[in-house]
This record gives sequence, structure tokens and C-alpha cells, in this order.
Amino acid sequence: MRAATLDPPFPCTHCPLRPLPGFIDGSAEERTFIARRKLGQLHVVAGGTILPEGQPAQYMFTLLSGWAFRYKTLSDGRRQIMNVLLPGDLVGLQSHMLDSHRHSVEALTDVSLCTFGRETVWAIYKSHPPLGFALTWLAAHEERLVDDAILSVGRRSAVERIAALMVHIFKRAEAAGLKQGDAIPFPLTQEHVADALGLSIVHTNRTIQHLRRAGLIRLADGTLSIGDLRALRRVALYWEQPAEPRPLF
Amino acid sequence: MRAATLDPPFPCTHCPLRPLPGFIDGSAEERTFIARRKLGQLHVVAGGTILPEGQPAQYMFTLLSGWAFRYKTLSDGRRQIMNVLLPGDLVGLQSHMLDSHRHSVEALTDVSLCTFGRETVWAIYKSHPPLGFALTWLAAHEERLVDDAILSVGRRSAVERIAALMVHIFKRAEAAGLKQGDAIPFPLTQEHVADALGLSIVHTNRTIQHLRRAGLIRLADGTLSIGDLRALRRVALYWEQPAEPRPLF
DNA sequence: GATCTTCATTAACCTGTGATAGGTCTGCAC
DNA sequence: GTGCAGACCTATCACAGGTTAATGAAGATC
Repeated sequence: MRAATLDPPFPCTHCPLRPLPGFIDGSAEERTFIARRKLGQLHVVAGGTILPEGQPAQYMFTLLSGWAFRYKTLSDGRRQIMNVLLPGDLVGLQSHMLDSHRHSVEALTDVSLCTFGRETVWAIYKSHPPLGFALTWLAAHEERLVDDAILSVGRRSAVERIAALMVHIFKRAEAAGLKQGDAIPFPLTQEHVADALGLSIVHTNRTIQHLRRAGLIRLADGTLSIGDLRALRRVALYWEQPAEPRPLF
Repeated sequence: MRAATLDPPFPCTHCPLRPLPGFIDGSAEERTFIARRKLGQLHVVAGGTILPEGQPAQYMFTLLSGWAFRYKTLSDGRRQIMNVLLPGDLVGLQSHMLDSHRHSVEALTDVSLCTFGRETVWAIYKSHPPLGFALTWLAAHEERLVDDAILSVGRRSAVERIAALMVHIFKRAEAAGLKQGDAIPFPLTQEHVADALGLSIVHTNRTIQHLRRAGLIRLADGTLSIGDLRALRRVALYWEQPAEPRPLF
């Protein structure tokens, strides 16, 4: 079994994410409100399950550090990854609004999550309209990510899909402050990539090789770097705009 | 060019959707708030564009009658339909929250839409927290639909995809009060189906034939009926729950 | 009623991707 | 050390689904 521990609240005043340029600061009052509502930090080991499909929603989380992913499975085990989650992403908002989780969330690396109780969501709307707006913003933003993903899976070829995924993850990791030099950590195995793109593992491997040989990506030891971003974008037919600064809970 | 006309407000007191079992009534006060905010009705002819990708968001709509769909295209014209829109669905919430439309919306049949101005969204959060909550609910619900769609496109075979789409649309049309006898209108062409499922038109046709011959669906003259829903579900590996009653704007 | 368009359909052929089966390398438990 | 497991990589073969092209039916349009 996977370890999952709930630590006492880490002070939001020292939040490592909020200072990043990708996030909106919010008013001091809003920040204290959020800080007060935070129940603590949940730690989940790489490979552990954060939310299990089918269960009623109990908590909502903000991913504080580490990587995770959201997925669904068919009854015979085929898996589709809908989205990769990076620090600052909300986990479980969708399930929170509706009845129960219709997807699972799994930790890709060791992960820590700021935890909020079920009642917090409603409190937000009642006492802090701008934060309620921000929640909807995040929901809309997440839908946009899935929109982009389905375009890839439905209409891009294998090479285009891999290229688009690499560009997409690279930009997002950069925005989350994870870029070091010209590289980002890339904790996904090829199986994850395959399951995110609707490909088989073998073909995913072939296609990654192809992009490597073409000099378009460097991917080794859990690290990704892109030599010529513009060229990779061209291969991917990928021209999505970078996200604007986003709210943080 | 396609005709698009804005009619004077149709009285919300006679809303044909709200009495349906699929929708939540809301308080009288909320209903008047919405009614007051409504600018009028937009009519768009079948095939017309409701929202164009790339443009800044101006209005938000509720689909009052008719069918529409949300899609994105790649630069070379390949199209992916993300979602089919039925009466009661919100159009343009995602674009409204973020900067501009990152997808287009096109009318599948003649369509009429209740129109709201940009400022309404913010007013909702400020003065009617429960409605703000409802907006997020709808955003989360829409994301869930795309989640289901990407599972199909990524991991289901062609037969499974078609079967799942038929079941899905059938249930939704039923909830929107469109079922007559054991049939629903089905205004999608095979090209729409193909673009929703990431298939070619030709293969879509082959596969529909297959399901017809197996006696699982009847689809002709823009009308769909399903003989044995349970059997079709089994083919599709589709076991999504019906949606709970939903808010209406 | 001649001409166009759109949509559905079918056939013939081809290819991108899947399936299967193997291999290597690395890290880790004992 | 030895054994094992997980991730990556390669080769070969098979097929689901794509591509191209042609046909017919049903409405529009003139």
C-alpha cells in the first residue's frame, strides 16, 4: 500500500507558488481566507492514488509540489489520461461540484497537496465573490486543456501528437517555475505518453525516436529539452497561446 | 452569408425548458434576476456560426432551442468536434472566463439563443452566490463531457465509439425533452459524427452500417432510435451515469 | 427540367499504427 | 554477488482504419 500522510498546515505566507509570475496574487484578505481554510498538506508517494474514480468527493486539493495526472479507464483496463497536473493546479474541483469522482488522479512523482474541506467551496461563493469567479475561471481553463487534448487525439498524427504534447508540457512546466536552464523534468514514462495520446507504447517509442533523430527533442533521464521550439511547433501544428496569469488557491 | 437576428426578449416566464425534469427550478428571485439580464434572442440558421474561434468574447448564450456543436480546427482544416450542444446548454462560458474563443460554435439546426452581456457574469457572482456556484457547476459538467469524449476518441475502437456516441446523445436528447416515442431527432451528418469521433467519413459510414445490420440502431431521415439500449451500451463499454438535474440560465 | 450541392454509400487499395515477442540496461532487494 | 522488476528499445507481421474515387438519391436553384 502507498503511504499518504496529512501534515499540519504549511504556512501559506511562505507559499512557493504565489510569487511566480504565472500566478495572480489576490488581495491580502483573500490570501488569509484561503490560508485559514486550509486543513493541511497531504503527501502521496509516486504511483499513489490521490482520487479514486467512483468514490464520493471528500476533499479538494491544490497541487503544491510534484506532478500528477487525471485519467479514466474502460472496463477492460484501457486507460486514457486526460490531463497532466502541475503545481498550482486544482485537484478534484470537477468532482466536488458534481456528485462523485468520474476519473482518478494518480501521483506521477512524490506529491504534496494543500487540502480543503467540502464546505470551503460554498463558503467561497458566499463570502468572496472574486474567489468564486476564480474557481469558475479554473474550471473553464481546465476544460480548455482537455479541448486541446482531444484535438490532438482525434485529429493529429502520431508525430504531431507527440510533438504537441512536448511543446505543451514544456510551456506549462516553464510557467510553473520548473524550467532549469533549457530543460524541464519529465516524469512521464512512455506508457503515460501513450495513454495520454491514444497510442500504443510501441508506436509511442518509435515516434519519440523519430523526433529525437530529427533533433527536435532531447529526452533522457526524466528530463526534456527542446532545441528549436518553433520547429517543433511547426511539426505539431501547435499554436496555442500561453496561458494568462491564473488564480491560486 | 448566414442570417442572424436579435429578437426582443421572449418572456422567461414561458421558458419551455425550465419545467422539464432535467432542470433545477431555482428561486423566484433568481429567475427574475436572470430574466432581467437577458438581452434578447439570437436566431442563427442551420450551418451558421454562433461563435468564431479567435474572436474576443462578447456575449454569453443559453441554447433555447435547436442543436449546435463546439469544434476546433487544425491549420490544414482537420476538424475535431468537442461536444454537441442541446437546449439548456450554456454557450461561450469558457470563452467568457478566459480572454477569447479558442473554439468555434456552429448551429446544426436553426437555433435560438438567450443572450447575456459580458457584465452579467460578474454581476452573478456579486449578487447571487448560488448562481455563481451554478455557473461553476455547468463549467465542471461541460468538462466532464469532454472527459468522456476523449476516452472514446483515445481508447475505444470505431464500433465502440459510434455506439457510445449514440447512447450518449440519445440520453442527453431525452433529458432535454426531445424524445418522441422511442426516437430522437439526430441532425448530425456522418461527417459530424466522424469529426466528433476522430474517424474518417468512410469508416464512419461502414461502422454505422455494421451497427444497423446488427439491429442495434435505427438511423434514418435525421432520426435515431435504439432497440436494445442495454445491448448497445455493452458494445460501447459505456456505463456513464445519467446527469443529475442541472441549473439553467 | 437541367444543373448543382449535399449526403450517404460502396469498392479497391494502401498505410499508419497495433500486437507480439524479443532484447538491453539500470536500480534495487536480499 | 544473484535475481528480479521496470523502463526503454527494436524487429516483424497483421489489420483497423484511411484515402481515393465513383455512384445514386434528394433537394435546391435557376
